[in-house]
Amino acid sequence: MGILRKTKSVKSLLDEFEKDSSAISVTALIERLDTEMNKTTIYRILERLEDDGILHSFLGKNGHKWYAKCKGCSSSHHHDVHPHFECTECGKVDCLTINITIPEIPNRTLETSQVLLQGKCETCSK
Amino acid sequence: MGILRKTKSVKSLLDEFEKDSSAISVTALIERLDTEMNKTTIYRILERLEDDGILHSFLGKNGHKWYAKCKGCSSSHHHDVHPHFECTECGKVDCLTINITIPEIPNRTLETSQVLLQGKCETCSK
DNA sequence: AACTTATTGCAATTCGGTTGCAAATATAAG
DNA sequence: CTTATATTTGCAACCGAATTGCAATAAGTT
Repeated sequence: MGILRKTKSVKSLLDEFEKDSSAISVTALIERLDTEMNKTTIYRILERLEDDGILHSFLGKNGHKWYAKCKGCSSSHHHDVHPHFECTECGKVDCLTINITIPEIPNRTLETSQVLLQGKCETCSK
Repeated sequence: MGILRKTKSVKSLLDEFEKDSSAISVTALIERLDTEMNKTTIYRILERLEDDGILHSFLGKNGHKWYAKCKGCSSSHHHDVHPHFECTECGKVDCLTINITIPEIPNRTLETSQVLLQGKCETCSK
């Protein structure tokens, strides 16, 4: 698995994450790159980039998929314990660098956890 | 807003949550109540029950909607700080009674938070 | 019982995401 | 540089969860 070929499309997609430090929704990417590549291609490249541990994905409030550049996540141990913050005013979504501690739960084996926070972001809460 | 009339359909739906203490996905409800009512009706009643604070909803791992009976949640202060646990083996989803503490985040105003945990449930982790 | 208003059923629609397959292209081999 | 081969892409069709408009139906009121 993982990225094998550095195609023009892969580069364009990575560029988007380079110039935008926040998370980006798939639909936003499809709109932005409309003239450059097909939406199917976008879905597939994002999937490969996630397999490679270059991006990580999560679902926003409405259940739609978002991607962001990985910082601390390795591709093997990909547990996304950091929360994502979605602004209810401007719609921007960020990866927070804080870590949420999930307590041990009796008789259950925890594998992954997702924390989605919502509220006003730094710009909108001023 | 909120439930106004106690129709047959509303009662059937509430029955489902009465006999099943775990959360139920909308698609499961549509299958179960296929002969009794239309799926549109199911969506609409669930929405009204949530407005009334009788049920609360959240999204599972795949982004599909789940509902569960409210215990601690009032309809005014509906912040769902309790986590939901989705079993990767049997698919069952439960509301956990533990509370996850979300720390204050500088310069941001937190409104709601959703915590979705995944792993093996009590039955499947034995 | 008659009336008013909420509720329901149905069919069509929306939209995010996926799939199959043929054409295009990156990379390796000669 | 050219050929071979395996990956990647585009396209069009498809899937399934969720929503919408509207006419028909059923609750609750008087």
